[in-house]
Amino acid sequence: MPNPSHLRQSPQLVSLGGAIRTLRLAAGLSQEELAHLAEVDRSYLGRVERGDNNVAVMTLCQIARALDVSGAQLLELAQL
Amino acid sequence: MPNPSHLRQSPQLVSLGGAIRTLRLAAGLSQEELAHLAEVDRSYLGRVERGDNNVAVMTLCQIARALDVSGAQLLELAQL
DNA sequence: TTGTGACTTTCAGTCCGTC
DNA sequence: TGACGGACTGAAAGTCACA
Repeated sequence: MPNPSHLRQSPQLVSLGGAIRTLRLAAGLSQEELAHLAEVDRSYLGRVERGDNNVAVMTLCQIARALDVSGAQLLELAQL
Repeated sequence: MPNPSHLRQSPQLVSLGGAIRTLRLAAGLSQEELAHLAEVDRSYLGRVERGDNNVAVMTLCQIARALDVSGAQLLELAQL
């Protein structure tokens, strides 16, 4: 695995998390509200926003949908 | 989890796999060659192309880079 | 409202094969 | 060359309590 994840917070994951946070705040949602919409745990969503977790595509798309954007748009915002 | 993944081959993963395959063939690469470029296992890449595996974002981006596209472009091609 | 630690379960991802 | 499988390890996914 190229991303040993002992090395957490890779710049890319931090960037992705930032994009999610930006969209969430723009939508005026709390982590808890977005977590509910995306059907994930609040604390898990928090970790994703901080770049502490390497999200799977399906989960990424759930979060994207909850933010009313496509997965592609989300990655684009994160410049990935 | 909305995608129990015991129920493998969700339409989205199949679509993503198809997009990867399309780009790979367009580049004239074998699964093994792309797997080597993306630094993932050949059998794993095969499963991803068939939609049998829920890829993580970091891995997705590695594969995208190996195909000379961005992660966002890859998701866009898969309409995710 | 969010960050974090501790924990468990499920699966991503590797390595070995065969057809 | 690719489909597909078994067995394995580390990490993604999910839960809860507490600061």
